[in-house]
Amino acid sequence: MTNQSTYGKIVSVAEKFVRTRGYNGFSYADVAAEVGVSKASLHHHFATKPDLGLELIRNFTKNVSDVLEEIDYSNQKHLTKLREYARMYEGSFHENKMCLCGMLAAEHESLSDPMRKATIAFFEGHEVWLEKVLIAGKEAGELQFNGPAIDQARLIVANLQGALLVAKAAHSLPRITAVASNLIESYRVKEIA
Amino acid sequence: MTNQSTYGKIVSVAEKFVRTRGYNGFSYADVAAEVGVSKASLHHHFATKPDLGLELIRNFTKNVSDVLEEIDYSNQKHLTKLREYARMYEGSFHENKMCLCGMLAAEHESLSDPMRKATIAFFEGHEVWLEKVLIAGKEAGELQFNGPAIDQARLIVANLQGALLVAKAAHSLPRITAVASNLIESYRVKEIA
DNA sequence: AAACGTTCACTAACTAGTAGGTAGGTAAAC
DNA sequence: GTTTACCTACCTACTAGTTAGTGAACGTTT
Repeated sequence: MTNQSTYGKIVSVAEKFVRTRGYNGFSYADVAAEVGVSKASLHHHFATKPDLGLELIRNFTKNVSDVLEEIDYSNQKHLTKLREYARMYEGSFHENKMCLCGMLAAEHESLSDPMRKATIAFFEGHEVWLEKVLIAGKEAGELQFNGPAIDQARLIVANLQGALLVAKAAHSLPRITAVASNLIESYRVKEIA
Repeated sequence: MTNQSTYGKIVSVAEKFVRTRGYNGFSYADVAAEVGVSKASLHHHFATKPDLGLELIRNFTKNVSDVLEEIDYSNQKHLTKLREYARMYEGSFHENKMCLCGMLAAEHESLSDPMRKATIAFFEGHEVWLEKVLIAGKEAGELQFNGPAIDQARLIVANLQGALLVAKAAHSLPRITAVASNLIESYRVKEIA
């Protein structure tokens, strides 16, 4: 991080602040101090706080999309893909950070309109990705579930966001791991006893 | 609300602010203006913001506990009890509010120590309540699930908190109803086909 | 019953500090 | 010679919290 551009440092420091303290929980002065530049320099790169916030969402969405794409092209079993999806949240827990967009969803009443829209789009992207995995997995006979795949996709997103929310606050590892594995394994095709 | 004491008005106005904007998203001035008293009057009732915050958690926890107790004594089927639990979150969605403690969990890094502890205790209370319902329901042959009941209890809490988080931000009714019903119905004992 | 002291609920006017944002400038790079 | 990346110094509005006080309600003492 030290050999990043100032722009990049601002983004990663601000992202950390949002994911730990929330959008209303940090100031330009906080970011400036940690990056080691003046407050005015932040305004040079991001005219206003909502401008910075929007860039954080775009950057985060891009980074996560790249991971989803990697999972897509890994040619693993579909259940493994779901497990890897859940692992992202477990990783977030171990860094003691919320999902950026999970945090912003909670605060969405205080966000600018572009930030709100970008936050919703983040979730929709995940749901569409999961829906595809679920459908492909069912067709391949690797996954089982009842009802529309989109409902299951939403259930997975809701479950992992909620598990991260509660587990992080309670500093409770089992709250994220047990929830994640219970959820994902429920899609595994059971052998007839 | 108009014929409440000032104390009561402060609590209900502040609760609304936390549940919509977050703990860091409102000020004493905001509350004072909406209640129609001076800022100093708020400090008379609650010396500091963390004092007010702690009272909000206690009040909220008490109100929700009362609902859980009512459900307990209603002598309904255990699946119905789970449905009623989920209905609380759907109610919250319709008021366009987060769960108070769900919001505070996201912001828990900015909270006082007593607030943090009270927030965690809120979730533990729910998990214990759900665990009892799940165990009793399984013994009565009304509910089915694999593994420890506490894991399922945590899964339910995580799922509903997450569903509320995402659904509220996206103003999306199906995100909460579909998730809630899919989750709860999965505990129903299935007839052998 | 009148006077007293205390408590309660509240106020206007203040403090010190912080919020996001701006004005105007420097110095190096393209 | 304009653009980029930064700076110091500053602004206004707002933050939580304090001070010193008012007036009504209360029980107690005389």
